[in-house]
Amino acid sequence: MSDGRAESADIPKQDVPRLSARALKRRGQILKAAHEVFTTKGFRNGSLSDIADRVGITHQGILHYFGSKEQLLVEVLRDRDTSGRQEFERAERPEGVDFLQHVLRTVEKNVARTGIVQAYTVLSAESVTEEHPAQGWFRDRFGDLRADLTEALRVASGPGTPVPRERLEQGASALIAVMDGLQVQWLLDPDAVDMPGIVRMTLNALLTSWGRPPLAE
Amino acid sequence: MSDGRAESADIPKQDVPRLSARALKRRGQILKAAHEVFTTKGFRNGSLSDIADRVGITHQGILHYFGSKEQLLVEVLRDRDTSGRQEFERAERPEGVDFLQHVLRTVEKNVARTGIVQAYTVLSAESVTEEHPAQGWFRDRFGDLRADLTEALRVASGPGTPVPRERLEQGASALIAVMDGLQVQWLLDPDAVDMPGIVRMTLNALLTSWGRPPLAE
DNA sequence: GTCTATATATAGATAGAC
DNA sequence: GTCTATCTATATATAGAC
Repeated sequence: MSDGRAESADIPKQDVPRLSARALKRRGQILKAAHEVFTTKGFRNGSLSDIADRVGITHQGILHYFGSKEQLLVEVLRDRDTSGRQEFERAERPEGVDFLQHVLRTVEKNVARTGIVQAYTVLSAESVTEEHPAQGWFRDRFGDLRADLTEALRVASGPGTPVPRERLEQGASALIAVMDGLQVQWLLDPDAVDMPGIVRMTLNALLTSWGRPPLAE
Repeated sequence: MSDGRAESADIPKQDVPRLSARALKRRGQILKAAHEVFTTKGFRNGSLSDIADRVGITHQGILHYFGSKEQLLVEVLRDRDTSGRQEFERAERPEGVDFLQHVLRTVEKNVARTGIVQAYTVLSAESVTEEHPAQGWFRDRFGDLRADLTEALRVASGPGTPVPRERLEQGASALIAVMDGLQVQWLLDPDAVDMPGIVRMTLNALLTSWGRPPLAE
């Protein structure tokens, strides 16, 4: 359902796919609108009506597609997963220094994408509250990101005396934390915080403290 | 009203302070309960009834004291300010390395204080959403903290070729960001993240990259 | 100072018409 | 597939009794 294969060969009727195509489009519109609302207003504060308004339907229309608000959030996150993965598979997954550079470029881009940044900030923090439906998703996501960054730091720290694994893992957590934490400061006071510069400085400080050269500009 | 001087000398009647004493106690109870609720469930998701339940009154009782939910949040934050300041004035304000050590000790203590950590995390992130009543408070708070940490880093980096002011400011932002960002990761997966160790490592990495010795244990 | 009663708003969700 | 109508729950807030 979420892999976009609904329109392929083995579907019996002719008008089912035609209807499904329209339905999929609506679904996509709703997911997009829901992502916007949840990320700017938070999951609990954002309402189905807010979302429905952006699509131009009523909130009952949303429930027709997703059944419940909670389920909608789950689908929004799943959708973000799959589209992100597709992006990565298209351009092959960068490794080591390339991955670190990719992360830095993402931070640079984020300065022009207040929406995305706010989304992530609000939702991830809200997920730590009791019984939040996105808790598992964020826990997993942080786990994966730590693993990827740990590996990237290991490769990037190159040959020579290897940096202890624990240090690499701490470095990964620290980098993720700096990025996330800076977003709050930046959203509240954009002129006071140079996000890309600070992330780069922190990464280079870690490399330097491990006896490695800083990343090239 | 919020500096606790209401019971002092120049108050005419005798029974006004007596009533006020009881009222002040209730006020205190409500502020404490409100702090708990807002920080575990967020401002928008936490309800006046949640708070009232903890105090053992109805939600109308809360409104009797604070007029509105928004005003209650403002008073909760103001209260946190003044009690924090009193704490600092009692033990004189640490400077330079002492301030950095104080920050590290706070992180160590936080590992045993899930409530406080969650409170801060949820509220600060929620504050970046549109029209949030705590937005100004957090913007100011981050500004003050950046200034204090910048100064502490300047003093702590000691004599010798001074570290450029911009670097110090970036370091201050980075440290605050690491602490805040780690809290989200830690709340979602406490075993996966060594908060104090990572903050210490990051601070030392910064000092090292500036040609300074790391902080003593 | 705290309560009951109530006004008002808004939320998520269900049933059924078209 | 989308709507209207409605249910139910919950929220903030006000008025007034005690």
